[in-house]
Amino acid sequence: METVYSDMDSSSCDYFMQDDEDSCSSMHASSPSSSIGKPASPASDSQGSCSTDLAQKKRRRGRARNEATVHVVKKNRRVKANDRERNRMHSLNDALETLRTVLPAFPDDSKLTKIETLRFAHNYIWALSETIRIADIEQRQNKSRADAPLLLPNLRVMDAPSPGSDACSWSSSASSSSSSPSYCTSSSSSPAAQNDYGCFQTDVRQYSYHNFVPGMSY
DNA sequence: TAGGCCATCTGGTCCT
DNA sequence: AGGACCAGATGGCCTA
Repeated sequence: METVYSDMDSSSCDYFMQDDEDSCSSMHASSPSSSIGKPASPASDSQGSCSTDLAQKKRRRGRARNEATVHVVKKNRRVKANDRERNRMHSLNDALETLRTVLPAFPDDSKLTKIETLRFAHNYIWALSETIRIADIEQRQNKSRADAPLLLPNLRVMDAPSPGSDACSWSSSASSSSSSPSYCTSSSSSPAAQNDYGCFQTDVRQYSYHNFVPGMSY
């Protein structure tokens, strides 16, 4: 990062400026009317060639100055863009941090990584909506009894998956039609993801669906 | 020490 | 034109 900047600095307009200024200073230092300090071609000392030379050098100097200005402008734009990008990523991280605070966490857990947070949140939301959906189903089943208490959903999400089966498949007594979280399958090559972090029953940090359902105890 | 995670820089692309 | 967004590259830090 800083090395990049140092590279940029080394190739910055200073090079052009210095190169240009050297020739300029020599030009300015020497009297316009004399050829002192101009070792080249003492024979061709005519005013015409001298003015052509001057014009060429002025053009070169102007071009170098333009290049230097363009370079400075580009660099300033880059610096500003970097600053914006940094702020953007910071705000993204802030949002991620806010998301972490509303997810179930345990004291002995280290901070969730970004990808873990997203997958966990996805599955958490899915679990909560499943809870609502199943509770609603059960409530309708018991609607004949007006005074029936609201039953907790009869979820059995911690059923051990059979070997070779999808470790993230959920089993529920009433949720056969529901779809499992799409992020359950490990798509990342990271060990954490391969351990199905974010899937409630087999993740490396032992999160379980039970932790999401207050009052549920097994 | 390798691998994972992260912050940052950077150039490209799209949008306003 | 300038900002937002994105993905790739790079280097630092941490952990198994």
